[in-house]
Amino acid sequence: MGKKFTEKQIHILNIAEELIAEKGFEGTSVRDISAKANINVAMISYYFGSKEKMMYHLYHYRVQRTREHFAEFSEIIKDGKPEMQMREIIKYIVGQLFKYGQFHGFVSQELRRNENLKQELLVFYQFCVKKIDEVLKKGIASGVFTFAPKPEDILSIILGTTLFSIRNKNFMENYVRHSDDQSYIKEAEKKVKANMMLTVFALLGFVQD
Amino acid sequence: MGKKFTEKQIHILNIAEELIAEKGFEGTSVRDISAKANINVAMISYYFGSKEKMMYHLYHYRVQRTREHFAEFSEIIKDGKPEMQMREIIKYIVGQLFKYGQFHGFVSQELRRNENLKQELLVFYQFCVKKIDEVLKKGIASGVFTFAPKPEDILSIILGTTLFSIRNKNFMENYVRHSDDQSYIKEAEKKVKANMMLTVFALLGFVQD
Amino acid sequence: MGKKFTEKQIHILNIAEELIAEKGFEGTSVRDISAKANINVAMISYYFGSKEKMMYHLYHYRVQRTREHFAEFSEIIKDGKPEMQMREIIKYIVGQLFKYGQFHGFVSQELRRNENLKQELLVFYQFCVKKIDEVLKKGIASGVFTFAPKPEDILSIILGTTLFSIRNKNFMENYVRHSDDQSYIKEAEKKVKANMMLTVFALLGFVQD
Amino acid sequence: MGKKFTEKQIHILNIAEELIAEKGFEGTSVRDISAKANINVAMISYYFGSKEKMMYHLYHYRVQRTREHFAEFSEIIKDGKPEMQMREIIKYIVGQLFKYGQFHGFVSQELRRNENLKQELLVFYQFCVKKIDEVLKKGIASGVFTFAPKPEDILSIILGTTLFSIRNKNFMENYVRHSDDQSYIKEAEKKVKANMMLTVFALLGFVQD
DNA sequence: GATGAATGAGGGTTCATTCAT
DNA sequence: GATGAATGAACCCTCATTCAT
Repeated sequence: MGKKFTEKQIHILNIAEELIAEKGFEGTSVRDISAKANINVAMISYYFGSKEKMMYHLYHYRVQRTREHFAEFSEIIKDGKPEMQMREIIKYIVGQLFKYGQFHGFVSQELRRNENLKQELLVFYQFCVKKIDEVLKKGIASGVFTFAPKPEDILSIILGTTLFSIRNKNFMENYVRHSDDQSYIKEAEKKVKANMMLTVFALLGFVQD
Repeated sequence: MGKKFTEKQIHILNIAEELIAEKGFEGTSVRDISAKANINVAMISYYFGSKEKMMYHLYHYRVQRTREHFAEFSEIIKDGKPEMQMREIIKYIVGQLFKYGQFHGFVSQELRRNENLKQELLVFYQFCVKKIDEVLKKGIASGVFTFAPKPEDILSIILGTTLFSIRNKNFMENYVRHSDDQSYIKEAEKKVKANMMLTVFALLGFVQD
Repeated sequence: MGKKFTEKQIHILNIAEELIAEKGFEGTSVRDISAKANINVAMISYYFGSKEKMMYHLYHYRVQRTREHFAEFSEIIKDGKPEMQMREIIKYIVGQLFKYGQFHGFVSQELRRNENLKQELLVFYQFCVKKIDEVLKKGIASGVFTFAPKPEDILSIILGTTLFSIRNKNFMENYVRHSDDQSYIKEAEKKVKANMMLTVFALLGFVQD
Repeated sequence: MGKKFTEKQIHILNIAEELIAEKGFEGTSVRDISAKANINVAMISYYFGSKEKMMYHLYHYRVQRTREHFAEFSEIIKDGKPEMQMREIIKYIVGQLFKYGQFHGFVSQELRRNENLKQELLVFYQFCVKKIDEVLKKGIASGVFTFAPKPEDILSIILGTTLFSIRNKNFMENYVRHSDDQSYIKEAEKKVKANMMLTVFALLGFVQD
């Protein structure tokens, strides 16, 4: 269970996340944040100690929640057939990334600053690898998967491709039918999910019964 | 044909790239750059007009050269067999990304600030898509490829996965046998290339003759 | 008779004095004081109106008590022989300064800020001068003192030398045999008292009967 | 020979000294200094690195020069008769303190912050003690001095009394005939010198030939 | 009577840039 | 053409104080 924040603190974190995603950590001043959040400049220091520490809390908060969430999720699907499990995992990861896209869009930039976050993220990624590996092995054993690629390679593909699509909107939007930002996000997510399904299952040599 | 720079200007750009890759644009001061480049603080403004404009020149310079280079490259491979062409394209793209990894590592962050770069990069990506599409169609026609995934999806996978691997060194290094940074880079590049080969060809339903 | 303070207020004043003696007025924040005194930050403003006013109360409190104390003291010694009276006055003043050394150590710094304190201190000093003068005249009259230096000069010597000794511990400690801070203070006080006895009596041309 | 400063830097140091003497180090903001010195706020950091370092330079500059000056002075008087030497030393020390009174008036307050200065000042004081001791011994040997007080006690008296007089102007001015600040300083210095002459020579048991 | 959340002012410092030389 | 001194704006943070409870 993570640190508890007041509603106001969460409000600030959300605004901060938005702005940092847009302009980077150094490019975002505490004045920007306080102005947009309609609070006093001093509040960031008051609540979090410093701008830097606020950043840490922001990361920690997101990563912690993501980890917990994924743990619950993998519990839920643990009794399904391997192909269903794999399908769910792909949908889940891509979905989460799109949901918190603006966060994951800049998080890797900030890794260099924050050793703690690096570690937390690593632990999370390795948990994902483990889950993928379990499903993989089960599928191989039962014969529905005929190839056995490295689980970390599968995860790299899913994470990398999805993050790339989120970060390079102006490339992706040429291939996605959409009318506005809202619908773009939805359709882009669909496209990436379809791509990942196809790719991963091709890679696994999946054989329909 | 790009802007012509003096040797000193290129020297500054190289130092700047290095520092920005390490600490971000805002995190890198003109004093840092001038100190490391052994030039006067005023030189950046003097040569490029401003720090911001220097950034633009830096991006422009890199992207321009990459585009030219890829154009040459695709000319060279244009008469090969589709599977060979695809193999070369994958090797080429992954290789280039690893070569200029520090640049590509932060370029997406700077896209939000720089409309011009965005456009240039888009043109380049679309050129890649076109090339992939040509090879794809040729392979389908000749029967060596049995599936026809979207070319932009293939590109997304290659670019996304490679960039992810470069950016998340502390994740990747758990799966790569290496003794030092030098050897890590080499082995990581090998691993990503192998992964991409397997993946793309699986996706294409490649059938060995 | 001075202002009446509650126990809590006196507690705060004591803590404040301690901290201010150590780090100066501006160097001591109300947060420092409230933290060390285990009270709420708002209490200083609440009890005293402001930090500045608290300071005033602190000075007032000390000076007032010192004045009252000295008045009592001079009443007690008023019937002795002049040489005994002078000896007692010297011992008393030096003793008091050492006792409240941390206060007197910084009070002159704060004089510039506080007209009231300046006035109160002046009145006190002049009272001392008067007492010294009385003793002086009596001694001259009775022939035990053969010189008649200015009483204010005698006071300047006693106060100045003692305060200098308190403030320049790292100079004085080279000439004082001591094992720790506690013993240093004791020995330093002894040394200053001896010095002042010798000096003042030499100045007075004291003739033993 | 001390650090060399430009004219502008010395100008800043002088203004800073004035303000700090008046309002203390923490009570004086770099904006106060820059406003009064008619320079940009950034110049203090630019020239000295920080406000703190400026303070150090200020102290260092003054103490260094005082030490050098006193060394020269003591060379000059080294061949005189003891009573003349002692007289000159007293006049010199009191004179210097009055000359740089505003500096010496707050320096002891800042000792707690600045270990270096503490050390430099100590060395200077000990040099003074040594010189006084030499004169003392010579006088005793030649019989013009009949008592042998501790040299450090003599120095304490001279420094302490003089500093007290400078710091407690509103006390001293009651005993000094003066029309304005200028004349007050002059007369106060005279009074202190006379007092110290009398006192020290009384203490030494000086016997006119 | 007493508190903790919140405020606005001002703190020192660093920034990219300019200007006289 | 190139420099280093100097600038004003903006940075994050801490301050004493206030206000609703």
